[in-house]
Amino acid sequence: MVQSIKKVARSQLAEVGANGLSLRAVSRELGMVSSAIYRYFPSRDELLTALIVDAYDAVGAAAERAAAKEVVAIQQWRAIWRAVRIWARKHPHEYALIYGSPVPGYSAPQDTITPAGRVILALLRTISFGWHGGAMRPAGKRVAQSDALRAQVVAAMTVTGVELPEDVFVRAVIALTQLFGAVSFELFGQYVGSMDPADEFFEFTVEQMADFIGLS
Amino acid sequence: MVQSIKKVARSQLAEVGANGLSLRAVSRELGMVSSAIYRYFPSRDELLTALIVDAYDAVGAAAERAAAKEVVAIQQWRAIWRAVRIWARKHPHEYALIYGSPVPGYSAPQDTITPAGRVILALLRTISFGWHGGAMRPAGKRVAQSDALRAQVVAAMTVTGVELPEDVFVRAVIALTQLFGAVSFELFGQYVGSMDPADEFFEFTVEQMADFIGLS
DNA sequence: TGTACATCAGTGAACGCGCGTTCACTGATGTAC
DNA sequence: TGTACATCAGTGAACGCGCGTTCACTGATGTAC
Repeated sequence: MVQSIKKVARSQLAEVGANGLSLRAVSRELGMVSSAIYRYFPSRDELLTALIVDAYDAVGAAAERAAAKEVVAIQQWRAIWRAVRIWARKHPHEYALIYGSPVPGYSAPQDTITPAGRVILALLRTISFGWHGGAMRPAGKRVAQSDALRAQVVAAMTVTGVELPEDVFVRAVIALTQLFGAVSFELFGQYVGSMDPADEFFEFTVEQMADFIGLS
Repeated sequence: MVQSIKKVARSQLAEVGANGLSLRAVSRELGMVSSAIYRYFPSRDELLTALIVDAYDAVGAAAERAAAKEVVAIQQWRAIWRAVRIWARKHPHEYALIYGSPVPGYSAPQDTITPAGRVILALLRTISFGWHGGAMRPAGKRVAQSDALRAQVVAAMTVTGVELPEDVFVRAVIALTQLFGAVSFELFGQYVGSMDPADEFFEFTVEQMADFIGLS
């Protein structure tokens, strides 16, 4: 039943967006009376949270599965980039829910943090695997990092358990930003009139960003 | 009066987001009766469109002004990146309106296309200026571009009136994606717990991406 | 200078709508003795 | 095997709310003669 509610809610999401998600509409779709939902979700926000956690888990799992199929770092890299894009194109509204503008009046609870990290961790692990496996060469311009940035990097490496040279780690975060930036631009219509459809552009980006972090 | 309405609407935006923007609330704030708004905007969507156009124009103008103050390509580059980020941080909800998830049920009319291009054009012009002024060296991995991608690039160059080698142009689009990806991630809270505050990370990105496209 | 008229910003009531959430309830199913 | 009771999924009415948009209107201001 919880599953059915979430399923209907997801299809609602596709039609009216996160803000338009309504418990009444969901229950109507299920042929129930609106108050019946409250037996399963204590409030609209709880339902939203469940959908967010599911979405993070889904894209995270997709990335992990894609990487697990490959044994070479550069292939894992490509697999993850593609898996994220494919998942996002298949579930654009769930993608928007987690990587789009925040839902006003809703603030994500702690439960979303771990699932949110899965896809990030997948890419970081692949880069770490590439680095320690000798698949990476020094790349990028040497730019002095401020103490503040280095502290953030060290803290982030501790949290994720990933060990990389500091500048490589920062470039990895830049790459992650590029991945989601490109997918968001594609899905949110910013490439319309230029790089749309974005398939070729995306593939080109995957290669260029691999080169950017020194992976080959 | 149109200005007052837009001003109040912008502050509404900050409180409840684009979906929550309500003509009744705006008119209430102005001490008018709700129907009075209709003398100035024929519908809620028209008001939204006006806000979107204004936002694109504002960030575009900020980028243009920033670039105009500099005479060297790399300085123009830095100025544009910083100007976009500063504008976005000062107007997070207007930024979300134009670069966040699309408002469901609203489709942007043609009038938004030209203003949307301003900031893009500013960065492309700076890169073009750098290229033709000899400030750029070959950079990035040579990756074969498919015919489809090359056709898109040629079309985009025609539309924008910018002339660059094809691979440089594609890297410019990647850089633009990075710029908005980084700002979105910062504003939408994706860096919380790692690169937040993002000042140092952003500055590092500006330099790395300049190197990425070969600008120095 | 004074009158008649047009313009137009804003009013107020009403339309039909959907929302989240609460609350006392029904009635079927399962469990214990 | 039969009865008494507890559990629990779902009901239906109601709360108070806000929304976009329409419509006939008032009353002040400006304009023309």
